Amino acid sequence: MDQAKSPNIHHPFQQSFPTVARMPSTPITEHLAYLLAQANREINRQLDARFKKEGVPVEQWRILKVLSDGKGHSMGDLADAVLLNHPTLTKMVDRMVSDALVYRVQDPDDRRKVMMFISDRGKTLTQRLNSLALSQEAHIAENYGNKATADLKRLLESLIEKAN
Amino acid sequence: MDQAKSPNIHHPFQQSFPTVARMPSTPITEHLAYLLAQANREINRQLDARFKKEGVPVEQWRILKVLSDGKGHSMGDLADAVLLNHPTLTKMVDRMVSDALVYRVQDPDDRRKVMMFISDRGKTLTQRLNSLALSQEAHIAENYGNKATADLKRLLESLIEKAN
DNA sequence: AGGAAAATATTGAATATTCAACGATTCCCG
DNA sequence: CGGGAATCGTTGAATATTCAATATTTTCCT
Repeated sequence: MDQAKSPNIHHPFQQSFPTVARMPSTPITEHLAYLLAQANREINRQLDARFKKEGVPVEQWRILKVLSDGKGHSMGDLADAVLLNHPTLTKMVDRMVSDALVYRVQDPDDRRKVMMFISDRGKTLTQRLNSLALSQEAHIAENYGNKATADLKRLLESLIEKAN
Repeated sequence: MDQAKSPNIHHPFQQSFPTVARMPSTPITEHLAYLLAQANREINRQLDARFKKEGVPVEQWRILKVLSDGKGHSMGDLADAVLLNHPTLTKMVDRMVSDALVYRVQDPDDRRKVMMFISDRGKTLTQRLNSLALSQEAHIAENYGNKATADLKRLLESLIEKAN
C-alpha cells in the first residue's frame, strides 16, 4: 500500500511553514506580460471559434490577408508580417499550397527568394474570413466601447513601436 | 531543365490581373487581434531573453509565481491561472518536479485532486525571476511612460473582464 | 574575376502542444 | 444504498513548432 502507481506524489505530512516573512511581491495578474497574454489568448480564442466553420487557423487568415494586396511577398517578409518564424511559415504555406489557397513563384530578380501569391480560391475565402473578423471587432466594440477600443489600439501600437 | 527539384514553384508567367475592383479591406495591422498578438509576442520575447540565463520559460515563472503564496493549488486551478491547458501543464509540471522546483501532494479531501506546492529551491529561483521581471517592467515604464503603462493595463483588464 | 561572407528558404531531428481516450474518484439522485 | 454522470488529472498518439544544419544564390571585398 505504500508504493502507489502515481510517481512524484508526496503525502501531506511534509507541509513546511515558512520560516522567514514572505515578501508578497506583485501578483502575476498585475504584470503587463500576463495581461497581454491573457487578452491575446481570449481574443484569439473567440476569433478561432468564428473561423471554425471555415476550418482555418488565425495564422492562415493573417497570411491570406497580407497576400490579398495581390502583390508578391517573399517568405521572409511574410514571416515578419504574420509573426511566424521561418520554418513554421514554410510548413504552414505547404499546407496552404495543398489547399490551393496560395502559390509560390520563384523571384526572377533574386533566385534565392520565393514570392508568395494568393489564388482566386484564397481570395474568396479571405472575403468570408474578413467578414467574420469584422463581425468580431464589431462585437468587441459593442460591449467594450468604441473609445476604449480605439484607445487600446493606440496604446498597443505605441507600445510596439517603442519596443522595437 | 523543366522539372526542377523544388515542388510547388510556378514560373512567373501566370500573374493574373484582378478583373474586378479590389475592395482594400482593413490591413491586418489595424486589427485588435493582431496588435495584441504582436505586443504579446514582443514583450514575451524580451522577458524570455532576461530569463535566458536562468533557463526558465515564462510559463514556468507564472507557475512558480502563483504557487509562491505557499498554499496548495490544484492542477485545474493552476491551469486556469497560468493560461495553459491541462495536458500541457501536466507535462510542464513533470519537468519542474524533476528540477525540484515544485512538488505534488495528493489532496486528502478529494483524492482526484493533486495539490501543487513550491519547494524551497523554487522559492529562491522565483525571487531571482521576479527581480528580472520587475526590471523589465521598469524598463518598459521608462521609455513608454508611466501613464501609458497604467492606462494600457487598465484597458486590458477591462477587455478581459468584458470578454468573459 | 574569385572566393569568402551574407541572405534566403527549406529540411530533418528534437521538442512541445494538443486532442481524444482513459482511470480514478466523487457527486447526484432515485 | 447503488449506479450512472460528472470531475480531475494523466497518458499516448497525432500534430505542430523550433533549433540547427543545409543548399542555393547573391553580395561584397580585394
